[in-house]
Amino acid sequence: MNSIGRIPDATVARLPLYLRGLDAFPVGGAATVSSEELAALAGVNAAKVRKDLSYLGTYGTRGVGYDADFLRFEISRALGVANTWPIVVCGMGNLGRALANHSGFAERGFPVVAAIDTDPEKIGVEIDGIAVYGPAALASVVAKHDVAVGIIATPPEAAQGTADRLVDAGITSIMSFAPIVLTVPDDVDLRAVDLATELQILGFHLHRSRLVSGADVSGDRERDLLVGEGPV
Amino acid sequence: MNSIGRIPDATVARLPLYLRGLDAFPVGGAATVSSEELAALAGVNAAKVRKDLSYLGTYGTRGVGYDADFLRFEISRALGVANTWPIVVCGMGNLGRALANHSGFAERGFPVVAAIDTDPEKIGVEIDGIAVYGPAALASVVAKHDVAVGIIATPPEAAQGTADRLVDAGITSIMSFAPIVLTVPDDVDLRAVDLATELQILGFHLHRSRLVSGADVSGDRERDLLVGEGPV
DNA sequence: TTTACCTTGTGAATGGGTGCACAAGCTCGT
DNA sequence: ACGAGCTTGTGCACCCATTCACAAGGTAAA
Repeated sequence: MNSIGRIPDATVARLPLYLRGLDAFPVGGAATVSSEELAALAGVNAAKVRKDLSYLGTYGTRGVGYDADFLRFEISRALGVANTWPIVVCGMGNLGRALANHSGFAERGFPVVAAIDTDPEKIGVEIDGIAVYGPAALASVVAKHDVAVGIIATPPEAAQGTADRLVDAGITSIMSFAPIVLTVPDDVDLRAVDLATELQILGFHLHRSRLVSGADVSGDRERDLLVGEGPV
Repeated sequence: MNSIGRIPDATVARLPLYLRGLDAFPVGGAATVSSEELAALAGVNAAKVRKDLSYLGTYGTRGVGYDADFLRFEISRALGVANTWPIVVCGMGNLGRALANHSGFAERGFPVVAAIDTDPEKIGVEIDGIAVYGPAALASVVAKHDVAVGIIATPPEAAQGTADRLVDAGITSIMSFAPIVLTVPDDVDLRAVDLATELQILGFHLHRSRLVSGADVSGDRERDLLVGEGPV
């Protein structure tokens, strides 16, 4: 694929990993990377690396590998990393505060420029250097700072309302940590991260492996534990 | 699929969503749910719901739907939600503290029973009701509280060492927020959540959509911005 | 120049997941 | 008792992604 054709979603999801892997090479170091090395750095396999990079129209040199600097440039360009996308964090609870302070965001081109909360105690003050506004100020904050991404870290019951307000303010990219399904227009890009769900997936495998090793293969114990809410 | 055969990964990843969706129905309410309703509650499509549930050997009633309580029971059993899996949080920075306080974990059967940090100021004290220990105490903490899951919220450079210590302590399920590739034995279940990577995926689509709407289709601006680290 | 060696780029096979479409089967009203 | 109406369960076709395997193409040493 020589031209700039469509890039598969799975590939897009891996490009940031490659970029991260390239951090191992100093900028301007004129180093070369083989697909094998990059695969190890990104935690994937080499064939996948080569196919992914081929979608970018990026060409390495056969027998040698890829020029690390040029590769960084190409991936950055594809991802639009050259741009800076300001973020607004909605909900300054435990998680919101942690996200607003997360240094990894600004480093990767996503500075947190403002926060929103409904608590009158927090509105108007600065928390860790981030100005906190009330929900009513959202539209003006977005316009003023050219905000491109909204993060939802509110309690679940406030999440849909927050999403609606973000959309009204013109935001088209939302990352939500609320454990509910959000409804947004088709042209809005929504990524939902549910940490408890992730843990439950871990729990599934844990459960399976303990079942075979334990004496409790019949499932009696779990039946006992659940009987309260079990079938009639 | 009537028996307890293998459940596809994609299905396992959705089971927690169904369980979450069932929260809309009171326990013991004797309500029935159709695949269509559950699909809406979980944000997926109805055919997928039916196929997923068929892997559990769960049977609904044709013409009626699924019994909400029984379904909750079946999914809980498959996920092993009846069990409680104690967690240890490693790294009590911004993110670690937020995770340790996240009420959604304990509610879903993952109580945070202890935290680990290297900062002498923090070791031995309680932060938000969570006892903080030094890295040396990890093995005894794991043994004492029967810890099943380790969360890595340390700085990237400490992450691999932390993972190694967790594995040594007998932990086989790890959730990592560190933006690096971790190496663990095959029998250890590792889920990596990189928040900056998630944002960069959002950024990719933003970038694409702005390119077509803006005057800047040629990519000149981004070339300018990147020229410092561009190719020779 | 020629040969040995290395790594990319990619056709093709494979596998997993998704979603349609419909038969099977249950309930309820008549 | 029977038919209308609804919802499940699933065979099947399709699509996307992964992985293999190898030809194409480059380097470097003799």
